[in-house]
Amino acid sequence: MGIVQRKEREKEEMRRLILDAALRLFREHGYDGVSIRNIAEAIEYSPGTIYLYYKDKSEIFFALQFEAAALKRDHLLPVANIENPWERLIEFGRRYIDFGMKHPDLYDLLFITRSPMEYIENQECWNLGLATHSFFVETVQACVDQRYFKSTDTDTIAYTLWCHAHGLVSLFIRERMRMYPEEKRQELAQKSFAMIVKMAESI
Amino acid sequence: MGIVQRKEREKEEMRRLILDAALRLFREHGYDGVSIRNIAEAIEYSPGTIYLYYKDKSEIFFALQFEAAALKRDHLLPVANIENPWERLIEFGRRYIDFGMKHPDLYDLLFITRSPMEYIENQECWNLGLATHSFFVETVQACVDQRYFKSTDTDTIAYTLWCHAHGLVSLFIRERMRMYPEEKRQELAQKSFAMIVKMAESI
DNA sequence: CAAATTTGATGAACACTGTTCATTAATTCC
DNA sequence: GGAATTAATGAACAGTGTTCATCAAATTTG
Repeated sequence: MGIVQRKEREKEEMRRLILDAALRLFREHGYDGVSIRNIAEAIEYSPGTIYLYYKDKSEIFFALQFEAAALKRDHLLPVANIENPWERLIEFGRRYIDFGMKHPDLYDLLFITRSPMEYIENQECWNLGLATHSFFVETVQACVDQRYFKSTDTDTIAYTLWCHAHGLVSLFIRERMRMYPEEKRQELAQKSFAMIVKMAESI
Repeated sequence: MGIVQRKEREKEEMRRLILDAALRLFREHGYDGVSIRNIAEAIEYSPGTIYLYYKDKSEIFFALQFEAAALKRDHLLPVANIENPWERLIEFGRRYIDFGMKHPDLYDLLFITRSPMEYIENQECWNLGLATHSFFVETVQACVDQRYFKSTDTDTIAYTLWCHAHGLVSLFIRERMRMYPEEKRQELAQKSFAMIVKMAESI
C-alpha cells in the first residue's frame, strides 16, 4: 500500500516544482510581474493545475515567505552558540545584514513587500519571525543585564539597532543609493555597521 | 486670442483632476490595486481619455512621485534657516521622520515602492531628492567642520543616520512592528530618535 | 454666417491577468 | 475487466493596460 505514500511524495514534488519556478520568476519580475500562466508555462503544466496545489496566487507567495523566514532563521541560528552576549549581538547584526544583501528577494518578501499580506495574516511565518525577533531582544537584554550599555531601555536599544540594520538593507536593495557609485555602496554599508557598533558602545 | 490659454488651463485642470483621483485611489488600494478604468470612473471620463493626458499608468505614478518629492522638500525647507548645524541636523531628522509618519503613502512612493521606476528614470524627481540629500550631507559636513563629532567621515555619519531614520519610518509604515502594541510603536519611535541623537553625540 | 479643419472624448477591440469548472484522461480499487 | 477515484486540461468569465477608428464639438477659415 505504498501508493498513498507515493502520491503524497508526488504532490510534494509538484509543490516544490511550483515554488522553485515561482521564486525564480518573482526574483526576476516581481510578484505582480509574474502571472499564474507564466509559472504554469515554466513547469510545463496548464494554468488550472497550479490551483490543484495552491488555492491562489497569494498562497504561493505565503509559502515562499515562510521558506524565506526559515532560511533567515537558519542563517542566524549559529549566532546562538556565541556565549558572550555583546559578541552575539554584533554577529547577529552582521548576519542579519548579510542575509539581506545575499538574498534581497527573500528579504524583500519578509520585510518590504506589501503584495497580499496586508489583511490576511501569514500566521506561521509571522510566528517564525517573532521567534527570531525575540531572540534578538533577549540578546540585547543579556547585554543590558551585563552592563554593556549605560541605558537599560532594552526595547528602545533593540529597536534602534533594528531600524539601522533594516534601513541599511532596504535602502540598498530598493536602489535608493544611486547617488553613490556602485563600489562605494558596499563600503559605506560596512563602515556604517562598524559605526553603529561603536555608537552602541556608548548608549 | 485667449483660447489657447484657456485650453492650456483646461488641460492643466484635467491633469490635476486625474492626479488627485489617482493619489486618492493609490492611497486606498495601492498602485497595482488601481486600474486606469477605476481612475476614469472616479473622474467620470472614459478610460481612453486618461491617455490624452498621460502616456501610460506609470507616468501618472511619476507625476505623483515628483509632487511627493516637492512636498518633502517643502516639509524640510524651514530647517535651512537654523544657523547652528547640530540643531539643524536634529531638526532635519525630526522632520524627515515626521514627513514619513504623516504621509506614509508619499514616503512609500519616494523610498519604498518599486512599481515602475525600476528601469525608467524619473529624472526630475531624482534631482529633487538629490538636492535634499545634498543639503543633508552638507549639514553633517558642517557639524564635522565644527567638531560636533569625533569622527570626520562625513559620508558614513550621514549614511548611518539616514539608515536609522529610513528604517524607522519604513518598518513603521510597512507594518513590521506588529509585535508591539499600537500605542507603544509611536513611543518607541520617539525614544529611538532621542537615542540615536544621543548616540550621534559620541561618534 | 457657413464650410472646413482641428481637437477632445469615446468605447470597442487586443492581448493580457487570476480564477473556476465541465470535460477528459489516467490511475487505483474491487 | 469494470467501476470509482484522481489528476490535468483548457475554455470561459470578468478583470487589466493600452490603442485606435469613429464621432461630435469647438475653432479657424473663407
